[in-house]
Amino acid sequence: MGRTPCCDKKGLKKGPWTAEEDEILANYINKNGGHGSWRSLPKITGLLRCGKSCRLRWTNYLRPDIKRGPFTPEEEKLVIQLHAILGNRWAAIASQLPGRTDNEIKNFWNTHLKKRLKSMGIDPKTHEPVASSTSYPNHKSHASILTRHMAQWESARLEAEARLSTESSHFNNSNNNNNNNHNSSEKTDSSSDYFLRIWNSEVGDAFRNVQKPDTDHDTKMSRCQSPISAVTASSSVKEESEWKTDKFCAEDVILESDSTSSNDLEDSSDTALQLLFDFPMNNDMSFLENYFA
DNA sequence: AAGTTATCCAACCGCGTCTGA
DNA sequence: TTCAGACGCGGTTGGATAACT
Repeated sequence: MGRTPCCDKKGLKKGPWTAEEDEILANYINKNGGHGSWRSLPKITGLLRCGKSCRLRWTNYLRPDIKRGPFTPEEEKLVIQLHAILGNRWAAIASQLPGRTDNEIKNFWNTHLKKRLKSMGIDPKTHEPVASSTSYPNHKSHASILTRHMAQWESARLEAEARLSTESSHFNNSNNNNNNNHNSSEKTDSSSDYFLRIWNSEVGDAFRNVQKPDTDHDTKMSRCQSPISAVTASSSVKEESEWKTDKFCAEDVILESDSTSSNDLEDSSDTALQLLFDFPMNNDMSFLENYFA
């Protein structure tokens, strides 16, 4: 007994959507304040599409909050940085770029960014320099940088948690006295905890969870893990040898394609790695604020 | 102008995960 | 706990268009 098909394919339309179909779908969702059951939606609306097709059309095209137009340099940079951390988890990446769909990011990656990284001598799968994928003479210094960076993340997390805790108790205390405090507390909360939101998202997971090396991605992720809890517990940075990796596994790239020099891989990888590690730490995560608005 | 190749991206497909009975 | 239905995700395809010869 095989899996039941997602929809009865007989009599169902495939291919590009017409303006009329778009209108029917959008009107239905807007009127009902949501899509409800995707499977029953086509029957209710009379659309000759399967629910899956409707869902895709809505999420990738009709949704009102979709941002159109070319990716900004900031978005490009974020996509590359997140891809280095998350791999091909397009939905997770898309969740950090409001208005961009997973499909759009995936397409953008496959048609633009992948090529650009390749032309820079960087393997788009591993984010490592192609020429030095098996041995990396300077890996010790990279691991060191990575260690430092992980410690920075952890430190920032702890501070954010502490700050949130303080604010929370402060809010609870004052809330009884003054209910009008609500707005200001909300504001404080939203401005201070975006780091925690990153940390508690899949980005944070990717940094801290030890995963089984089942797949390329998992392998990469497990290589990326730092023993952050241990770092915190012992208040000291672990030796590089204790890391699961002997290679760095996340780096940024210089996005201006005309500024690249693919004949200097060592240099570019150093620069690339440094750029990622230059992710504004020091608790200044405001550069990400826009992405969590 | 016509034919060919490259590029882009919307849409499809199959599988994994989630959820509720 | 099991199972089936529904949903969501990531890989892939194919049509439209642009660029090139």
